Amino acid sequence: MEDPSYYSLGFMELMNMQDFSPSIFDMFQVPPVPYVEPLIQHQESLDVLNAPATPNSSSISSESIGGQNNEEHEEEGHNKTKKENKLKPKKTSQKKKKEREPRFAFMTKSEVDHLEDGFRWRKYGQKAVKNSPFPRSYYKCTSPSCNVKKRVERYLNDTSFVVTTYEGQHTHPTPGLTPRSSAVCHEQLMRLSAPNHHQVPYLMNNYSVPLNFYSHEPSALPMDHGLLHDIVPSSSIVKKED
DNA sequence: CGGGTTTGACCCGCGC
DNA sequence: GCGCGGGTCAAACCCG
Repeated sequence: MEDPSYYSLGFMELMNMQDFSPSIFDMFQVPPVPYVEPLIQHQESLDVLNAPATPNSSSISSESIGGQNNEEHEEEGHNKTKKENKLKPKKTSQKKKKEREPRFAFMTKSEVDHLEDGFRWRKYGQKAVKNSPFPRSYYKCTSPSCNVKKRVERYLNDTSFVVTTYEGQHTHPTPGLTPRSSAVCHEQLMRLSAPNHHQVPYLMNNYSVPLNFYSHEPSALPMDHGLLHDIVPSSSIVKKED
């Protein structure tokens, strides 16, 4: 069932791989998250995992981590009749452009849509994607205090790739790990100058390609080859198509 | 029975 | 203002 392409480099195995460091990003021949930087800024401290509210985080909107809304929101909600409450005026005053949380997208060659990444996710929605026969799935981290979400969809130009977009930061270690091992893993990933989404690379493998989620274009395209070592550096990719 | 998934309705932002 | 598309909610359903 599981797709060997990603399963072969599953999360748990990465845990045991002492040297996945030169891995993925080196193969891209590009910085880990060149396109994400402007949005998420650098938070090289692991502290952000537990204390996301930094002065510099103003531009990255940490509202989710501390509580996406200052109001109810938590599913514990006192919604009596959802039908009625559905009309709740979410936030009428604070119309701010609803800053998005830092996001990180990448694509992975896999037959299965939902890739194991060490975290537990609950699917909360699925929508048909325009111009695509494949639906987009929405997941939330099941950890109570964690507001991380992720979207999973098929890459239009090559449906053998799954596009995974993470939004937010986990406020907890991966359930499948001991705090210690996960911390070690975090540290290694940081040394990779990995994206602040420490959890992301867990499931990135030889078939993974970081995406520029602003344009929904791959930072590095699989092109016809599909293999990463054949991937063109993102720096040479200005526009995928005209 | 509890937790996860499905699915239709609703909300909201954006472009026309 | 309206329609469309993306995102979310939550009841119903499913499954271990």
